[in-house]
Amino acid sequence: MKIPKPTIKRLALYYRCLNRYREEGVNFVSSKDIAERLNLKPSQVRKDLSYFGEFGKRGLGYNVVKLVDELARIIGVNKVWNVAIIGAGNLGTALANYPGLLKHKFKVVALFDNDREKVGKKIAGIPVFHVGDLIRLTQELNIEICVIAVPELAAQRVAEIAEEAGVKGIVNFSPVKLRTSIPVEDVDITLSFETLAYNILKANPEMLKLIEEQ
Amino acid sequence: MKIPKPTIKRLALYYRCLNRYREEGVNFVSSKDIAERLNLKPSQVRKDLSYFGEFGKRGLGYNVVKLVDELARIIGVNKVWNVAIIGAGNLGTALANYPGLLKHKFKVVALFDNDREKVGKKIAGIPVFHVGDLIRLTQELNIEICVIAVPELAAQRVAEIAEEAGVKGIVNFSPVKLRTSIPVEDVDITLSFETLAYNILKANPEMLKLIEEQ
DNA sequence: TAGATTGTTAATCGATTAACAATC
DNA sequence: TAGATTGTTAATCGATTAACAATC
Repeated sequence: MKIPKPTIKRLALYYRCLNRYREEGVNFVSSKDIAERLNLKPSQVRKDLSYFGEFGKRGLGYNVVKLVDELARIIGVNKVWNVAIIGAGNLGTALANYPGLLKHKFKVVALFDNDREKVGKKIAGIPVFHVGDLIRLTQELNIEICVIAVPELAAQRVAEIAEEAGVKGIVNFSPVKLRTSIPVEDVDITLSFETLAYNILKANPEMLKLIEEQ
Repeated sequence: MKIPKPTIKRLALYYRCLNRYREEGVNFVSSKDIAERLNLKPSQVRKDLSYFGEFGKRGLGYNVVKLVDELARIIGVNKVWNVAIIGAGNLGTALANYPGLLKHKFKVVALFDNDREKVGKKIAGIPVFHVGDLIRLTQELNIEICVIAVPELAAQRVAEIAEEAGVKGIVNFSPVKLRTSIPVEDVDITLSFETLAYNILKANPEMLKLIEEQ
């Protein structure tokens, strides 16, 4: 069956939302409850879940613990993923320090850089290796996901090395459209600022005049 | 006229793509050229642009310099935006150090934190203030955009202060759905990792078995 | 003029939502 | 049983794309 791409993103939102219900000690939730918290329609919640099975009980709703488990299995976060960050600059360092990743089962096991100064040091307790060792260490450390946090110009090259090394997927922070045959998820921070700028101008048409004068 | 949301994201992509053409010294490009670079359909490029005007010449294509200017104006990046980062932790620090922001006309003019240890110091040359001064400094420094880089629990509260201070829009790095009346752009890094995990499992069904054994 | 490419229409495709029978 | 809520169908809505007349 064809699953809409937006459904996948929402699945991860449901997972978080249900986890919170679990923490609150709630046993059953309805699609209406979930929808309210996430600002969606109940029918969308039910439809999204229905792509993967029948998890609810009519008249009752969904068993929170059971649905959390099912969602973890569907998304693939019922296992720990080994992650390597390529590029130990500001962004790479911030990600290595970010506790949210491990909390969500993404374990940063290595950093890579081409700066010999950084190689051999540790960042947030994680060793920094030379990019030249990526292929060897991917096997040794069982690296499954690579984060690309290198400058634009190096991004495609690094992606190719990662793919050759046998990495299963890439989270790409560079503004480049990567050409690979493995799954890539793009995080484009500047794009978000630009979209916001557009939306601000749309919401504040009077600003346009001021800009012309600037 | 109703403009599709995906069109806005693509507008920022066109802007970058056209800038590159300009750097390469290209004078005219066709919708086919742009589409090829961005992996889109030419008719989509033309349709997207047509929401905002008639920028091309039949038989010739688009004048690169002219279209770059038009796109900058439409997106709103023909002016410098003053940005404040709230939360001077790892993420806030990484963003303050990120040169891509200024390059795209987003100027970080202040950091805010509630840790008195950090207040008064500078990060990447940018002063750190106490969150309590946000309202006052928003006026003084003409802060237009706030970046929310604080822990989940503080996010909604900070958003409300920012809105009260008169900020025009928010880039939200917390995993919380903010309730505001000003535009918000969400950047959810963990969500990207989870989406990638799902796509990796879909591309590698044999991994599912291994996980069950884990 | 002939070839190329636009801007726009209409068709298609994909995602969301309302409605409701099934059933707890 | 009566009330609640699911899972699913069909209708609606929104976005993409092919096609083509207009025109450089």
